[in-house]
Amino acid sequence: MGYKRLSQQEVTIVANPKKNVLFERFGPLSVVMLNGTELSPIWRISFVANFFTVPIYKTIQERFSISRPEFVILFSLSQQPNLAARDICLVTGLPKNSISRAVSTLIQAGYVNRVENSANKREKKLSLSADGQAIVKKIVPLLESRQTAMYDALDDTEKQLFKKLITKMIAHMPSWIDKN
Amino acid sequence: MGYKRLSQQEVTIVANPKKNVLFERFGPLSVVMLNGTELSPIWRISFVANFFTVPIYKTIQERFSISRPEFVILFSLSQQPNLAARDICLVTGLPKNSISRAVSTLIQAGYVNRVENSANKREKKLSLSADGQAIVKKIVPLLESRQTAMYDALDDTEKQLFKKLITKMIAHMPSWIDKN
DNA sequence: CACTATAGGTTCCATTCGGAACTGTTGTAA
DNA sequence: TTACAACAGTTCCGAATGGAACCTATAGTG
Repeated sequence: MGYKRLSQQEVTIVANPKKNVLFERFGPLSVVMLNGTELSPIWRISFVANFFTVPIYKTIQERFSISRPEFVILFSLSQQPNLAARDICLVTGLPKNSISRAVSTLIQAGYVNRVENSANKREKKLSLSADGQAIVKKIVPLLESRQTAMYDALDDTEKQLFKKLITKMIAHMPSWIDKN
Repeated sequence: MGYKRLSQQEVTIVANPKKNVLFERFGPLSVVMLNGTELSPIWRISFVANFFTVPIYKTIQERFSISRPEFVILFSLSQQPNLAARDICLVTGLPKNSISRAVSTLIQAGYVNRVENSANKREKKLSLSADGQAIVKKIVPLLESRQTAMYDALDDTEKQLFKKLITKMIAHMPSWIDKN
């Protein structure tokens, strides 16, 4: 039935596809793609990232009229004030023109302040206004509760473990990120 | 210095920021965003997914003139033939018009065949041509070697563990995915 | 049987996105 | 000091994206 790639261990999950929650929610392909392929590790990671973020950013857009890159900027500044746009580019991988536009929108909306750095007149330091801080405080709980729901599939030990493992992968990223 | 949110355990990593690979590669924000915030779990996952996929799909585009949604379709069909476009939408979360366009492009390029399903004349079954199979065989190793490099930050036990944990999260997705 | 609702796909169009060129600033090397 | 490369940000413009309307086929209902 197309599931012959599945290992012994995983077969139990799909013994009765009709009762499998994945199958029901994401269709026949999901079982194969997430378990049976040579790319399933990265596929799983992307799958979670995608289905976590896309819907929640859509509701954030609807409720607060704040786009994904805009929120990323707001949240970054809430964690560390006086950043340059460049700092945000680096950690998000977004192109600098996207950040530039989003910052302009945020300034216009009154969420962000931008001041030229007198020590280096090329760059401009960004920070949150009071309104900016307020809206971050409103939006973060949305993401947080969704994250809690996802992460609570794991018990405390497993959470610690997961954190350790993904941190390890991230720490090793510089060794492969530029290779292609 | 803006790192006060870090727990005891993590402080070791950033004891000397200048020697931290993350800091060097992704800037000052990366250390905070990936460790010190209430959203760091999902942030980490998105971070890995993003920095894994964006560059490699860019090179795939350059070398093979195949876009990300196009490759997703090709790979899906290589794993399970005779899919409908809808099946691919479900598992990828991509809107159906994106899939429709990509399929048309792939047919034009000679990688995919599309035949009307006589049992249900609404849907059309997709499958790979010989050329399609050939190009998948060329592209997959690129992704695979990148994945190996990423995943090899973990030893075998850790890989198994990581797989178990993320599978667990995925299995629980239906309980939170629609909430927002 | 009608008659409506839903499903799979395609097309249309406004918005977003990102590469590339441009402006102004700083570092550097002759 | 004077060229020249690198850097931070912005602007421009073609290409990709995704929501919504649309078309046809099937499913469901009285």
